[in-house]
Amino acid sequence: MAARSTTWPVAPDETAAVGPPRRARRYDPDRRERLIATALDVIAEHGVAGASHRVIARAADVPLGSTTYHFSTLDELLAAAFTVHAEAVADALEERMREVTGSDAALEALVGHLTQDLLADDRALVLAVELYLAAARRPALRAVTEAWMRRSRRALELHFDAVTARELDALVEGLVLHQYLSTEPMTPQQIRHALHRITR
Amino acid sequence: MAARSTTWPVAPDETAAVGPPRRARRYDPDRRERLIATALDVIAEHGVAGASHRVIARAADVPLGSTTYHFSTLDELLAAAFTVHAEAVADALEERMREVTGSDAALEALVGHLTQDLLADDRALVLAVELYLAAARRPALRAVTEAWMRRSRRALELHFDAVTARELDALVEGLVLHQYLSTEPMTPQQIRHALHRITR
Amino acid sequence: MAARSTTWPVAPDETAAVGPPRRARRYDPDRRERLIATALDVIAEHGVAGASHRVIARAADVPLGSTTYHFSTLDELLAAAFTVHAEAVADALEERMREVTGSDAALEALVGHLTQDLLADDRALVLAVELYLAAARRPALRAVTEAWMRRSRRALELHFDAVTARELDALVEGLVLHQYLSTEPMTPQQIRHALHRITR
Amino acid sequence: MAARSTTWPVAPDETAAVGPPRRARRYDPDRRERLIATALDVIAEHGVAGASHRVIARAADVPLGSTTYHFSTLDELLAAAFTVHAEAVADALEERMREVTGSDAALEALVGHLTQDLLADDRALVLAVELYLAAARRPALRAVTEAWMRRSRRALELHFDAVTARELDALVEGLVLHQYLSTEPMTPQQIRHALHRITR
DNA sequence: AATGAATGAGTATTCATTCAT
DNA sequence: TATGAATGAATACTCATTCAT
Repeated sequence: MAARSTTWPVAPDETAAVGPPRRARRYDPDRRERLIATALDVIAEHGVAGASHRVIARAADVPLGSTTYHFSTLDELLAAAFTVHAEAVADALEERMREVTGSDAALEALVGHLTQDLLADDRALVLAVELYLAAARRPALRAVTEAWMRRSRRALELHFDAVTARELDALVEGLVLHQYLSTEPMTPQQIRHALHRITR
Repeated sequence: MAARSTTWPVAPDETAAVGPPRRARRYDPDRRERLIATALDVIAEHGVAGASHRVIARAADVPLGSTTYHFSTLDELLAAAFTVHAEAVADALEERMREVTGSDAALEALVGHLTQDLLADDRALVLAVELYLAAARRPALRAVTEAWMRRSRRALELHFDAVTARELDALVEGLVLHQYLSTEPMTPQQIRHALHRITR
Repeated sequence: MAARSTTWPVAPDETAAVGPPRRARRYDPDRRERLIATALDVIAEHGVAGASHRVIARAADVPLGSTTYHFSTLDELLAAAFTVHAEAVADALEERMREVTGSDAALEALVGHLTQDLLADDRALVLAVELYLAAARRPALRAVTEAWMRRSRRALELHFDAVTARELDALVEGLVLHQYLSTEPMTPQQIRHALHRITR
Repeated sequence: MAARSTTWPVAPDETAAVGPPRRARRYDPDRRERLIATALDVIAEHGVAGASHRVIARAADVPLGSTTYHFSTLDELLAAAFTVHAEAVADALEERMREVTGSDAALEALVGHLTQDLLADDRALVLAVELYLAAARRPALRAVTEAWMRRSRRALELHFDAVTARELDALVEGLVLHQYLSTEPMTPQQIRHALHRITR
């Protein structure tokens, strides 16, 4: 889903490193993109609370000043990163919903989304929860969660009425959080069962 | 539910303040409790991220050293505070469940818990979500959320089978989070409707 | 006196803005002059301490690199700006002194200079004081204040002996500073009275 | 006048320094006062613009955190420092004025104040001008300059009428600034001459 | 000729925690 | 038993200047 690799593009004719620590770098297009990807990595590993300029810069192997050059504010960087993530997840749900017909198939697609897109690896799960919670205090992130919620709702409304769509959305959020906090996570069957009950 | 007032007990024979700013304090039993209550106030207002020794000490009108005297670690203070809060909420649910008979009444009692205990004021809502988040990264708080979840589940199982209880629990968490993030919160009717679907 | 407007010359055939934020600029003769004028605006508003490349570039709606392209050093830009300002003020005094005959008229002209050129608006007053300060630590600016003082002295010597000219000059500086710091500024009458005493 | 010495009190039984850089310190009463004195030293040498937490801490041989412990804000530290200085100077003037009788003697006392207290060494001169100018942008310092001006005025009014006192005050400020900026400073005789003219 | 990107040093301030008194 | 002081690491952010394109 979201990019994770953080390999470093080497300038064409760069010779072997010499002398103290790091050295003349300079040519690095897509550094902005790499910073965003790295920020997501850092958030996944240390949480939003641990995602500081310094930590991200170190993880991206980039000088500290570079982070504030590309994103004038830490919130701006976080918002950019979460936007990338949220859009990838929303894309995935939209595609799943567009691919199926009938509410039974739609429900199964939603189960797939939950178990494979949202809860599959720790990364997506953690990022979702971190976003939920960071949005609480940072206006810049509210826009991201709202857009995500809106897209999710629209996608579900391709197959369900508005009331059901909203309830499904809330339950999905609850299941994500539950999974995150619980010591004994729910199985796909249990998830399917719960979603099924909402839709009748 | 959770204590909110943070008024200051004045020593019986305290004379008018003289000389430099603050002065001899001393007569202050339950300072520990006041610190816990104040910590919850601070978390509710500024989030866990904004709850530092200094901020709490200032809010409690207590010297900085006092916070580390009573709680050797910030995590310890936070855990104490969240425990107080979670137990108050769990108490409330348990009592509601014990007061009723029949699953219809139980469901209505759960609606009451959600709308009056959890979503009533911003404070309880914010504290719940902050706890969810903080628990993610701080082992000391995991125990608190787990105990809370366990007690909730048990209380629901007085009236519902285990599977339903768990689903209700997840939905409740989802609804709390949804309420927190959403621009257009759900009405009690909508909440009742969603819970109803889970139980049939 | 000193230029204040900082409107932006539009290239003849510039089409509506499209795509990402700012775009192709190019047709911009006298960008150097615009930078100087903008620097004075910025100093007047934020002080020398707040006059950085970035702030000036933003205020002039010019790319950051442009400031260092036209002025290889910040001090160079500041010196250019203050020179423009100081020369405008010195010109004004010189003209006033050349226009009159007799020391009574000269004194009245000096009152006019103080109240209308130096203390009239905040801008001139602030720029004078900022220059005084900045000159203290930046050799590049000492030359500017010295030239200004020399010209002032010469202008006054058209009507007063050297000793009196110097004392008037010191008093003028004192009055400017006083006006700047004081909560209850002196009226033109008070200023006239003080100057009068120096000249007999 | 203002303290300048910045020697370091050694804890009674401190043994010779061992190992890497600095080490366990701890007992240091009047560190607050030392910081104020050091701040004045730093301002005198590098100007307000060069007086940062770091520079002051280094000059006082104190850890960085110590400066912000004692003064929660840099402005607070600067205000404390300038207050010490301004009060010392105001004390000096007051004393000179109280010691004399008759306006002739008073004027001579004012000449003494200017030449010996204010313009004697670079330090007092520089501090006065830095204060004048820093006060412009920092509200916290305005109070200091205003109090100083008020005290000066009152002291002069022991011997001169209010109008004359104000004019003398402005001229004194002008002479200080003039001395500061000028390449060829005025002699005591010239200063006496100028002041004399104001008082008749 | 002009500029977007880069970077290393520096800014004020907050912090959890330790410890001497 | 309490607490004011101390401290080293960390925070977000700004900056002058350089340089590749």
